[in-house]
Amino acid sequence: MPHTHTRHGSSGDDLCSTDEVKIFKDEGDREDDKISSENLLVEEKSSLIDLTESEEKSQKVARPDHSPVFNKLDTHTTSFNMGYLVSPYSYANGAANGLPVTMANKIGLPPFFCHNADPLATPPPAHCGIPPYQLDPKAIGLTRPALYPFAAGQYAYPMLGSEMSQVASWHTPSVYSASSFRTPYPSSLPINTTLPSDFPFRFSPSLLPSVHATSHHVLNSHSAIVASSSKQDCGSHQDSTTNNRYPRNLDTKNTSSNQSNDSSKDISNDKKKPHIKKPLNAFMLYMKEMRAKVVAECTLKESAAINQILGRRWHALGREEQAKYYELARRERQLHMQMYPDWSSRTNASRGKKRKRKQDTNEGGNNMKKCRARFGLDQQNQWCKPCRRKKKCIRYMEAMNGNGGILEDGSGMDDHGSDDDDDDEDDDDVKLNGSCGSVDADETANKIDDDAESLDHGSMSSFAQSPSTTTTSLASPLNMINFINPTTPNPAALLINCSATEQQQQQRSTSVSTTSTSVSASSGSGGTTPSTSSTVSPVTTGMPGINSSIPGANCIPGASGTSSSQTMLLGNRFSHLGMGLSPVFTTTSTAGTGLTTNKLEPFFGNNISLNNLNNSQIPIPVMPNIIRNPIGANPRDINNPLSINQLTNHHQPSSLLKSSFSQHLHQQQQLLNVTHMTTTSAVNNKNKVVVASSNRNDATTTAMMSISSHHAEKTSAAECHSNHEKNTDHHQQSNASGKTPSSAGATETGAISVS
DNA sequence: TCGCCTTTGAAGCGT
DNA sequence: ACGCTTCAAAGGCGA
Repeated sequence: MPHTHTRHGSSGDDLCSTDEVKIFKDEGDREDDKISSENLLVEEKSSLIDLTESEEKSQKVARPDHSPVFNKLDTHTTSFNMGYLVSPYSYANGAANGLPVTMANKIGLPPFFCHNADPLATPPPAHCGIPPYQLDPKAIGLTRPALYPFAAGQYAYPMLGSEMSQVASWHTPSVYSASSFRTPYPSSLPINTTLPSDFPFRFSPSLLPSVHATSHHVLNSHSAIVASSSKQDCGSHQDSTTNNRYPRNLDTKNTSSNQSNDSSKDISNDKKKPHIKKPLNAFMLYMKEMRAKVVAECTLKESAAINQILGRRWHALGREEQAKYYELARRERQLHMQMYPDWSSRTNASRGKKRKRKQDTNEGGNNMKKCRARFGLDQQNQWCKPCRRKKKCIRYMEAMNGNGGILEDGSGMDDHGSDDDDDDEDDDDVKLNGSCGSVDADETANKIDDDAESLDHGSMSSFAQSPSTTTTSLASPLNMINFINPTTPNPAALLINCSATEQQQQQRSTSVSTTSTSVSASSGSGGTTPSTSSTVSPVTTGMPGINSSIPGANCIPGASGTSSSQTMLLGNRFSHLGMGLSPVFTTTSTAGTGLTTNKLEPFFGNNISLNNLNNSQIPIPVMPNIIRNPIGANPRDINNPLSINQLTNHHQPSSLLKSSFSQHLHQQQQLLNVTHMTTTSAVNNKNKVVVASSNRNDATTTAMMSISSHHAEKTSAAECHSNHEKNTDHHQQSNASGKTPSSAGATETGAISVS
């Protein structure tokens, strides 16, 4: 969307813009029917947001601007009627006063902000912190109950053991729990509900109410300011000058301006001038918040891997949850803009010439800047993921060299598979004429494009991008989708429980998680082969017993015998499968009987409106002709005509797909004793990778499945903006064990992955 | 020591 | 208007 935000503009008008609009716009984009009830809900929310902002504006107008913060506090106090606008964080410690954990973290006051919060139990003496701004007593005094007070039990899965609960916690919207914000910030404070929860938590204490501010904080520059020379972690440095992300602009701007009299001085000042960092966007805020949790749960330390996980989780978040972060980000930008009216991202951009030069050199040397330029629109399958996303394509050459044509994400490897299907992602520019879907579908997909991309991107695409990616993908929450399938423990879950060694193995063995539907493959030792994922495996839902039948899951990887690169490739392709509507074949088996019934459940992914979820529950005895070609399916498949169109259109799977699927199917059949999956071609669209993990016992798997289902449904509900959103959890739980991945798929996975 | 990786989003610049 | 690029956080890893 166009950027409405003008940095130098005065404040208010653009404040409302981007985030909310974007969010809801996305919603609208995703859903074909904008008039759907879900949208109505969204619109309502949106209107609320607008209203909130309008209130803010009006208040600003009414009140002289003593300080942005002041206004913000005040306005937010009144404006935070919206649950998701307000940070609904319920602060576990329940301290009456305190800063939001995140804020505390930013503030970085060790003495006061102890993780234990004991010190904070009693607000520091007023003298400890003299906020530059007068705080509105109202803001301080008001207490706001958590808007999303998820009871502990809400995400507590009774059926789950502690272990599973932990897993479940993955999906627990951190936003709604105090812990979520607290985790990343060990030094978190008790969060003061009295403060506007939305208050920009990254800002320097000086901006905060006096409650916890200390004198040195007051003097501190904003946390955003860091030594230009080094990449300092604002949180890590307790130094008075670097504690806070955003130092007071007075410190930076004024000092710099005073110092700069001549050009030489300016130069030197530029170097000395504290580096004002960009305000964090919603995702960054989310990452900061959730990183620690992910690290703790997954025992992963590598940020790249964690970020992948977080990216998927981000997509898995409900819109409302995301909206919260968007709101926070918006406020940060707002505050940042107020603090540094003259600041521009360009300022920082000028600093980072190195990287650009480097890229330039690469690009210049290889002239590989864009895949589009290189391959043209006709060969989108050759494009790397970033290019598909219409972003930079830096590593293309490397990937190509390494893989011999395999794109970095591997998703692009249509060579192996499909022709066209794969990517339509970019269909913005070109509509694929392939078998993939109708033009209409493409158009529809295009509408959804951004959203879908992001979803896919977060959810699936990353799998094959790089080894590391693959590795992380295992751990990614996205894989949680796999839980839907009792047989496939979520890699993430595996990682959670796995020892480091196990994790490494897991990482090595890339499991492809396709969409929610199920993909999976993972062998503890062997890498999972894409082929495995490629094959369609019936989704087994709610059948814990299936697990036992699939001990051989491990064999899957080996069976295909595909190269690692291929594996990656396939994995990506499959990752896409989940996107968009796709029939989900649910295999219901009676424990011990070995009988299985295949049920086609349309997976709605983002396009829930297209289908009635209730209908999806209806078992379909015969394998539908509806086929999606999984191969080359990009995670962003939502855009992919395959995702939606294929559901409605019958496609002839490519021979390659057929073969791969047949092979995979065959394997799956053997493993699962599923007799009904005979028509490979029919299945092409939806692959479900059944992940079998030797690591988990059936009970665990079952539990995981329940969780995933639960989460998925919840997510889907969120995306659908269904009014039932709140109820889904319960419903899900009841259903989770049951069977219908469809809803689950529709959700998080769905959106992200789906089944 | 520095840059990369990896994610999403925001913003600026260029076409 | 669109596309491309950079930067924001984070910490391990490699050069």
